[in-house]
Order: sequence, then structure tokens, then C-alpha cells
Amino acid sequence: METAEATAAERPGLRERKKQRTHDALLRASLELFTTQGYEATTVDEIAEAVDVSQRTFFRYFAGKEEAALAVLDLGQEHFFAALRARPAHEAPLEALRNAVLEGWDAMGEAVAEIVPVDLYLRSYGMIESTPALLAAHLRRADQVAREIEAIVAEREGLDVRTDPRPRVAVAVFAGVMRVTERLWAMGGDLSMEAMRELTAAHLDAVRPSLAEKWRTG
Amino acid sequence: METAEATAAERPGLRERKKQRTHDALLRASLELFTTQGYEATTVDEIAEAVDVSQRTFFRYFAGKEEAALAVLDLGQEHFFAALRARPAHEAPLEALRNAVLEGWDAMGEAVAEIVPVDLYLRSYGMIESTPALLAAHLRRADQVAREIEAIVAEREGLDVRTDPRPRVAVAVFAGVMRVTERLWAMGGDLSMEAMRELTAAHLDAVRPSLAEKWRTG
DNA sequence: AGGCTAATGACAGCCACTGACAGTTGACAA
DNA sequence: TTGTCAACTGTCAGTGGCTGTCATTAGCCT
Repeated sequence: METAEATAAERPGLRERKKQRTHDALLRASLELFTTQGYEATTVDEIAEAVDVSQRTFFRYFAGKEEAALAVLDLGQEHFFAALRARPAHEAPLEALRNAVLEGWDAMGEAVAEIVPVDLYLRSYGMIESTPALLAAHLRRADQVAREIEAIVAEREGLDVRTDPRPRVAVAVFAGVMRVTERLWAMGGDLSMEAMRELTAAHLDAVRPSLAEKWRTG
Repeated sequence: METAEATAAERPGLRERKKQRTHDALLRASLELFTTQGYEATTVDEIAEAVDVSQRTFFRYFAGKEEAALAVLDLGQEHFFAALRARPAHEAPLEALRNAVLEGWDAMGEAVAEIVPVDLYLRSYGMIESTPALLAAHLRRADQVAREIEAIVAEREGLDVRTDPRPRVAVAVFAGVMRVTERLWAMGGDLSMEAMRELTAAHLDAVRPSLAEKWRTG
């Protein structure tokens, strides 16, 4: 009754490894083609041909072109959730979110690097930001992620999101600020992890001042 | 040298009126079909047939199915911008945004009602929220709108967005909160203007409390 | 070795969307 | 009024994303 996903130390079977290789190859080829010749100018047939599989197989690994272009973003996501859950309980929600995202960037980068070259990963952000169809899909995914964060924050504070608006609002504030940050980073000149961290910190620090009554005396 | 868009009091020519009628008819037919049988289950051919024009003509009025589904949202948008610009200079940015959006809802509703029945308009929000492709496109548009609001806010305060992060962050906070509000409204049971106004106010009021260090003593 | 099943390829088809060209119709002036 | 021009429209052909179906291949397990 030993299944393929077997015991912890056991290496997955040939079938699984082959699948993983095909998946990663399709992912890399997609990003490579998208970032060099453009997302819309790249056809699925091209990607399939580059990996030497049929077009039908591409769609068995990815629900569509969009998913192939955005899949790389998921690789780091779980690390952020983990970092958030690991924040000490005494931190205020926004403080925990801030610390989690700042320390999360490193873990994400490493996780991604195992599958895709880092520069390709970074270039992908620019491509997403400047491709309407991809930006739209990305924002929807981010919106979905925000809902998961809401749940984590609410649990942290022992609150019910249906009766207390604060978890949702706090996450909404955080999500809004992260979105501007991401946009400026992706469109700006310095596409590096350090630049992202600095921008993130700067914008999160600006939340309270931006809510002040009088900006002149800030 | 009198062009077709002529003098202010002048009524547009037959050609223009015909165009407007076709546009509105396509818009209404689209929303009607989308909200009754679903967005994806509706083909462009169906819409064209319902208005008795060719499929090609549909695409001359709308860039795609998505645009037809979301076009109705634009009808009220300009009213919000106007309301925001009209807010007195002594109001703090977030206060001005709050007041503008609350008073903007009425003007929007009226502007929309001239083209599309109100209940159809309201039902459209539910459809958008529950249709992945539409939600994605909507969020991208909202992101774009946020950038325009940034410019208005920065101008109000006489600031340069490139040197002072506060205009962008303030708008990001506002946009984030409006997004949660919209989501809860569209998915909730009460699809009315009043419900929207109440939800908006409640969530914007929760911004400061949600930023507090200690939620227990809030 | 041989049967089972997951993975793949090949093919046909739907639908959103686009370019090209020809026909029709409102606008405007002679 | 009538002729000319430009705008609007319909038709047709084609591209590309995406899906269902079915036969074939290839890892897996006894």
C-alpha cells in the first residue's frame, strides 16, 4: 500500500521526477520567451515547441498562458504566510505584517532560485506590470491572498472578521500600500531585493503621516 | 468648419444619435445576458444578434466582452473626480476622499440610470465580483483610477509625488479600504446604495483603530 | 512478463478577436 | 436636388487560446 509520495526520506518515482522536470521546463521557457519577445507576441505553440511537448500538454500543466506567467510568484508566497504566523503575539497586526514581509523577501528569493534564475524572476515583475492582461490577473490573485491574510490576522487576534472590521481594514491598508510599493518597484530602475525592501519600509513608515490632519506640519 | 460635435446647445446629428443608440443597446443587452445566463456562457454573437448587428460591429463599440461588462462602471467615475476636486482645501486628504466618495454615490447612481436600469447596474457588481475574468479586469481599472486620484491629491496639497510618498500612500490606504468595502457589499445580501454608503463609512472609520498598537483596549 | 493506469500526442472544434474589402448611409456643398 | 466624401456596417477569412475525445505510450506494480 505504499503510495508514490511515500516515506519522508524516499525519493519520488521516475514518473514524478519527469513531471516535475516538464513543469519547470515549461515555466522557464515561458518566462524566457515572455520577457524577451513579449507576453502577447509569444504563442503557446512556441513554448510547447521550445520544451518539445505538444500544445495539449502545456495546458495540462497550466490552466493558461496567464498561469504560466504568474506561477513563479506563488513559489515565495508560502514563506510570507509562514513568516507572518511566526511573528510574536505581542506585535500589533500592522507591525507583524511589516516584519513578516520584510524578512520574507529573502526566503522567497531563495525558494524561487531553485527553479528559476533570479534575474529572470525579477524581470518577470516588469513584464507583469507592463502587460495589461497579466497585471489584471496578478491583482486578482493578490486580492485573493489578502483574504487569506485577513484570516491569519483575525486568528492572531482571536477575532471574528464578521463582527469586527479591524482585521479586514488593517489588511486592506497593508495590501494597498504593498501594491503601490510593488508598482513603483517594478516600474522603477532598480529591480533588486534590496530596493524592494527599502521601498516597502519607506512606504509602510509613511502610513501614519499620510493619515495626519495637517500635512504641512508633518 | 463646424464639426459634428458643434456648438454647446446644438443637438448632435442623426449619425451621432444612431451611434449612441447602438452603443447603449449593446451595453444593455450585454449586461442583461451576462447577469441572467452568466458572463462566460454568453457569446458575443448572442449579444450582437440581440441588438441585430453583426459581431464585427460589437467589436467596433467595445474592445472586447470585458469592456462591455465594465463600461457601466465608468459612467459614474467622473462624478467622483469632480466631487473630490470640489472638496474644500482645509480638509485633510483622507477626509476629502471620504466625503467625496460618500457624496459621489448619489450622482453616480443618477448618471447611470439614464443609460441602464438601476437594478441591472447593481446586479452587475455581483456578476463582476463572482466572475474571475471580470474581477481581474476591474481590479486593473481600479488600480489605474488610483493613479489618477494620486495626482488629484498631490495637486490639492501642492506636492510632488516623486519626492513625497504621502499622497501615494494615502490613496493606497483609501483604495485598499474601498476594495474591501466593495467586495463585502457585492457579495453581501443588500445590494443598495444605502448599504454601500454605510459600509464605506464604517470601514473608513475603522482605519485608525486598525492601526492602533493594542486592539484590546480599542 | 503482463496488466493497470497516468501521461502524452494528435485531431477536431468553439470562441474571442482582428484585418481587409466592399456595400450602405448620413453629412455637406455645389 | 444631386453628387461627392467620409463614416458606419456587414461579410469573410484567418489567428490564437483553450477544451473534449480517443488512441498510444510509458512508468509502476504484482
